[in-house]
Amino acid sequence: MDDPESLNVGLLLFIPYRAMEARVFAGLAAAGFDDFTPAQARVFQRLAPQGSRLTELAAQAGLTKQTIGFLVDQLERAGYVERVPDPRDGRARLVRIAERGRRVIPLAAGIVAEVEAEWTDHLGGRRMEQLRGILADLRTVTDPYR
Amino acid sequence: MDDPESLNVGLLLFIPYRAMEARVFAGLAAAGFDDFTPAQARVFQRLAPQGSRLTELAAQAGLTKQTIGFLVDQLERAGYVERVPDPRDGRARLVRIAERGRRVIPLAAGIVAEVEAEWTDHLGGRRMEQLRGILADLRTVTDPYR
DNA sequence: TGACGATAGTACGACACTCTGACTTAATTG
DNA sequence: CAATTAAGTCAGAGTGTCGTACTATCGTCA
Repeated sequence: MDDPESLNVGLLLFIPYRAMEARVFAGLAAAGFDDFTPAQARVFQRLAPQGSRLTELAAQAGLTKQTIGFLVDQLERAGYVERVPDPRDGRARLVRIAERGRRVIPLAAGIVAEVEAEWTDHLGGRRMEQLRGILADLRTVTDPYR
Repeated sequence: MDDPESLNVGLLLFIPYRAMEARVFAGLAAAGFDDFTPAQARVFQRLAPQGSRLTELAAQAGLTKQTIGFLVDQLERAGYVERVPDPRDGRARLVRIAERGRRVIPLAAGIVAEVEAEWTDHLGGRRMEQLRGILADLRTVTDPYR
């Protein structure tokens, strides 16, 4: 577990993921969005434009409804999302991106683009594209939801 | 954030990482090692064969000394690791893999190999090797420690 | 050689995250 | 319409993570 080449692919995936996440959060915090946690972001990121149901988010994220509810509560309190009734089901509510949340998106996207550009610099454009393609493909067998 | 192709690389990395982790933990739990958590594993995985210092582990994992201490406490209580004095520094102690921990390693490695084999089946051997190579390369710019 | 700043680790308290189990309300189905 | 299923909430517990503050030891240099 110590020889760099022997690291399993799982850990190798985790290292850059973590680096990306840390960069994004540092950037958001620097821009005043300092009440945004990684766990919240993982939910926020999966929000459909027309809004998503709690149960749906839970399934996608691989977490329980309660956990998602807890995270959405925080996002709502901070003004990043809002809950509106689902017109198609009286039991359900749709979680939608709210005004403050909309302002985060371009900022986060900018930081992501910046990090991706650094990675492209290091790897070269061809290998960066290969990485993206392979990961998208891998998703079809590792992401239980689409 | 909804079109599959538009997912940022960070999230694309996270999805298979999470899938791998879930598989390993399910496998370990099924074999009776049900008191092994992901957080513990991330520490355990980085343990050098001759033992590692807490501070060193903290830096590598990007966590604080206290957090690592807390996780090592649990690993120690469960018999996976042991702490021995560092002969070269009276302040330090080395965290080493203990007997029970040694039994986990081949089991976990087997599950990892199984998952990797499935991924190779899906991606093809050539692209799996590309993935591994690219990730190892990416590590040099995203892992602050080696 | 001994005082002082740096380093390894621990203790404590706070908060974030996640789960299980039990519940309420609304939809669906026979 | 009764029974079952599905969406979401409430309450409680355990884990993971951090910041601050502390002790013990090390290394250095005057």
